[in-house]
Amino acid sequence: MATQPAPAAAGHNSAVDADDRLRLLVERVERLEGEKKGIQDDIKDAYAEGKLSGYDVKMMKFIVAARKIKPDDWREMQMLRETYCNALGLPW
Amino acid sequence: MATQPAPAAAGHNSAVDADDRLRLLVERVERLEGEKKGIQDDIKDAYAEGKLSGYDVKMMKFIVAARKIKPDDWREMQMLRETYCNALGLPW
Amino acid sequence: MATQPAPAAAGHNSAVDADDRLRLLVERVERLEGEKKGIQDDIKDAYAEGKLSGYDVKMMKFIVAARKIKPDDWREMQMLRETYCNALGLPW
Amino acid sequence: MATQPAPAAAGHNSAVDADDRLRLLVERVERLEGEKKGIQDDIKDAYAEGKLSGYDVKMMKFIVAARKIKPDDWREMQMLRETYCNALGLPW
DNA sequence: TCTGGAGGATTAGCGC
DNA sequence: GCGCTAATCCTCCAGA
Repeated sequence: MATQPAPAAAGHNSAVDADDRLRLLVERVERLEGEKKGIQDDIKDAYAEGKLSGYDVKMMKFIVAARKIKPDDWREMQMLRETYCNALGLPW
Repeated sequence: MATQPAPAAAGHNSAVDADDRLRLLVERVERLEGEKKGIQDDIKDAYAEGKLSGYDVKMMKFIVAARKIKPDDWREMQMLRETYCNALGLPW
Repeated sequence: MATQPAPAAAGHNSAVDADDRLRLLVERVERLEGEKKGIQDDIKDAYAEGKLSGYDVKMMKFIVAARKIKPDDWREMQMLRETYCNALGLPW
Repeated sequence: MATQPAPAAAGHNSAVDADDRLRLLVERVERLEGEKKGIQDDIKDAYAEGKLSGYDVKMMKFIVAARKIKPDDWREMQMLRETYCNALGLPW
């Protein structure tokens, strides 16, 4: 399994301190996860509003995704695709 | 791909207004996604710190997940597990 | 939780029969997973051989992925991307 | 994208040979991926049959996963879990 | 209910 | 050899 042994208190502290440390960590993660869920809901709201304005959700997501790809990369992808497909005698 | 055509501007506005509306929406989503990524990184940091303190990341994640489950549900799940494990003669 | 009750033997059979049924199912899955792992290893081998022949693994994977996209879909994606990016005054 | 340029044919062969080699490789991968998909579908079918027999899919998957773990490792994991849960006062 | 997409967990490849 | 990063695989959930 190769998991660590139960954490001995780092240094001279007692087990209680170590437990508190763990608890703090866990609660911090839980708080962050809560914030994350809030953001996710906001994103969902944004798409919902867009939908009410007549936009297609799928399309909006496509735009957001497409804007993440740098145009140079896009061109290169296209060229590579064509180059290799030609080289392989693509059936298209 | 089967995505819908671009939406005509809802109502009486011009195409420019519709574009602005779409732009605003997209930028809003992008901003929110950025915030979300920040939170995700924070969560990663939290686990990384825990690891440095000697905790096992897998176990921390288990704790966080377990705390989300109601005790009754947990008990029921445990019982089911035992039933299935016994049925197959698993040693636990 | 909403999980099913432990499976009573279907019909008139004994619990042992039900257990055998479960065991058979599990062993079947395990066998299939073994076969699947074999295939995965074969794929890995194929890429490894390609690498030894001087091909770039990433590139080979790109080709395999690209060939899965129908050219019509590819064209449509590209058109959509350009259309919407123009509409949004893309910085490119 | 930062992928390498197309490989020159290794050794003295012509570009056509290199293309053939690449084609063979790609088609081999595609064939293997097809077989793999078939196996995956078979696995899905197995679980679906189990469900029809009254078994809980989640539990079947748990069984399959559990059987992969050596008893000693399982014990160690259980102990670790208890340690962590006790540290945080989880009721199990 | 069922399918597609997002998220998380695992694993392979790589550098130290 | 181990830890890290990145890609893959699988699960879960929202949406149709």
